[in-house]
Amino acid sequence: MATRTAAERREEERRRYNAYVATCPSRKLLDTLGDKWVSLVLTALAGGPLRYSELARTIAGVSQKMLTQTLRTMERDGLVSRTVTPSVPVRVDYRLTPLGEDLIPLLEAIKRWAETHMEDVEAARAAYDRRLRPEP
Amino acid sequence: MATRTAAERREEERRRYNAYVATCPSRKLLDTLGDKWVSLVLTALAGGPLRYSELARTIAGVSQKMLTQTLRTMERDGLVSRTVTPSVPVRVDYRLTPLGEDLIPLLEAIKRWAETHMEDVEAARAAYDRRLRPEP
DNA sequence: CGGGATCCGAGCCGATACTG
DNA sequence: CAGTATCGGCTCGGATCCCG
Repeated sequence: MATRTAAERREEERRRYNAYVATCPSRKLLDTLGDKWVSLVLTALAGGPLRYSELARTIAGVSQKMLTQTLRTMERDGLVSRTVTPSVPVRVDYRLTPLGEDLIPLLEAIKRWAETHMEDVEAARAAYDRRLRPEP
Repeated sequence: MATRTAAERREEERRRYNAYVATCPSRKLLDTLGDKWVSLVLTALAGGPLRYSELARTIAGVSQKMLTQTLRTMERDGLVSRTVTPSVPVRVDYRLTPLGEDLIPLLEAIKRWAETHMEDVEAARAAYDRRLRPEP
């Protein structure tokens, strides 16, 4: 075991590449956007600020844990701002920052592509599956 | 326990909402794009067709399992086409379909946003973290 | 009302070994 | 060369309980 094995070198290589990819801006953006709830929160807040409970009702499928977690990350990323009003029951409002608003057009570009092309994808899937199971 | 509990109703609600969201074209697109390897394969193939091993070398960080799995899904979605040449060692080429090529401009729009704004995100993160740990 | 803390099951992913 | 099959670690996310 004088030098490293092939497996060790490959793993090292992979780690370096992954570290490199992690610095790629596009990948970072896709990581946040790919998160299931981020885009939903973004569109929900596009119409104006909302309270925590309003968000929870708008995005009915989310658990409080994931909603809170998503909002924290988005706040950390500078996409939303959080305002606490210390009334008798606490009131917390979330709104898009300018940076977050900047993301909306991009999200709409994605939406446009999806609406024009996703049925082609569906058709391709159906055709692919049919080829695998010709007739049950 | 005559009627359903509140928990049961909430879960039902959540399931319905999730099913609804699952039909949203944008979310489907974001699901595929958000996949770590899809965008990398897309950009790798944007320059022209590549063999399996060439892809594996280009995207050095991917395991064969994930590469194969990604390529299968993308083939199923009609984004790439797979051509087998039955030579002595088998040769398999992957290339973008027209649908897959259509995705490239969108990917570049994402890249542009990322390159112009992601450092703002980084700065926001740094500021956020600094606020939590003022000075060690 | 708006969370934090904890537990736990399901699925993802890498490593490894085998095949046509 | 281009995969398939299998196993095991590890993270994600939901459920639950508790707090200011």
